[in-house]
Amino acid sequence: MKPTRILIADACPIVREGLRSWLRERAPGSEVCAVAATGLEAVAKAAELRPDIVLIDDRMPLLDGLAAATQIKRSRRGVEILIFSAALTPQRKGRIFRSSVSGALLKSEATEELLLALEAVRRHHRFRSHALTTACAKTSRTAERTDRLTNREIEVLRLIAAEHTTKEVASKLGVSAKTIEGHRTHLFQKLKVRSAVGLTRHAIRSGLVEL
Amino acid sequence: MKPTRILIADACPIVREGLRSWLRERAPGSEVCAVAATGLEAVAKAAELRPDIVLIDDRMPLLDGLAAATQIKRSRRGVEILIFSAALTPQRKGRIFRSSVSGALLKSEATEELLLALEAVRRHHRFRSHALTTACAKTSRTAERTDRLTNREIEVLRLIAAEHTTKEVASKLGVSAKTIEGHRTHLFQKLKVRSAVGLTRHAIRSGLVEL
DNA sequence: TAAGGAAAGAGTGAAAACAACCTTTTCCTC
DNA sequence: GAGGAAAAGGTTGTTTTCACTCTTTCCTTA
Repeated sequence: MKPTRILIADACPIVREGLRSWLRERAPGSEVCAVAATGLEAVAKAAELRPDIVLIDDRMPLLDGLAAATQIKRSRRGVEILIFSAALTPQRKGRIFRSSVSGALLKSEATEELLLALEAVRRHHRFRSHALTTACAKTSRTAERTDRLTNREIEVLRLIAAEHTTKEVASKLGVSAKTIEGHRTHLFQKLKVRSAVGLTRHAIRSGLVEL
Repeated sequence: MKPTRILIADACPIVREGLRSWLRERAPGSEVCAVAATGLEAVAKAAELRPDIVLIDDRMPLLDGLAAATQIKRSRRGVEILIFSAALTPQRKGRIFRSSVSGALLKSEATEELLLALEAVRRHHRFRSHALTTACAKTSRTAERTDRLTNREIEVLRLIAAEHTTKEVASKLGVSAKTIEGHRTHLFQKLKVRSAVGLTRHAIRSGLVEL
């Protein structure tokens, strides 16, 4: 049987070379035909070498993984693309899930999952790792809860999570501190948390504030 | 000659196993005696297995790389620690540079640099990669605070950031609430924040708590 | 158009969080 | 064995948080 030819795209040489050695050990039927350090490089090498599978990190310089994957797919439909990433925002997850890439998983998952994903996409299946789907469900629940909030509550939540005191929030929004306290109490109930710490965690999780 | 025993600590199984395979190929004099997925696990395994070198990612759950390294060094001075990370803030770089860890480099550097760094620390040299020093040079002028947190402070910080009240933290740790208040005040000063919200943001950012 | 309900704003009081001091003990380093 | 850092605890007083209640406005919808 002809070996499965894989193109590895990751910004870190340590990951690229580590993965190459690891695949040689654990996936004897495969062969790493090339590696790429940027999204542009991945697109170029995919066009040139026509690998069976492109294993690509979403976080890359010049062109991110999903954009590179889309370009690669466009130039040749047969290629299977497996995106793996260290961390993904809910928005990012959604875009990848709705895209035409063959597989998606997290770097934090066990290496067995990677082997499984590679085998799945090699056979032209569609693979979305369990960790990623549950992480998505969790964040969409968060989003669900967040969009039950009023605009005013979201404003207040963002300011509280940005480490502003009640007084500061009140003066920023031009109302009395007591009003902000009312909003805050309401937020506690809606989001089922007990303190500003819980609000902060929720705001960060739902992407309302930057870390 | 006895092989150099290495402990690998990284949050991603793909990096851990890739590195293990890669070292087997490229560093025949070495032997990966264990891997760890969290900072706490790294501390425990380092104490148990007494490796020659600990290769540790700075970004890790439960305890970040530098904090874990410090604990490991404290329990046994002979061990050599090599920190590698995908990205570092200037503050973080400064803290690592001023710490007692043996070596530091970026994941984005060539794998030859990693081999070189491993060989350097194996011979008890101090290694700071060129990429890291040049990136650090422009910012290290401004003497940022070297305030390292104590183990107890880290425990308290984690519990506060997990939405526990002062009373709860006190009873969990078996001390009086007043003591926790003292730790908390101290944390405010060291981390330059004003409230539990700031502590939470800091704890999440440094991977001390899960979101 | 009248009733109902959600949202915003605001007051009171108890319970915390917080600041700014201080003391004691232990453990580690020099 | 002196000195220093970490941990634990205490005192006093101020500020903030938070639950509870209340009014007004605005937007449905029957």
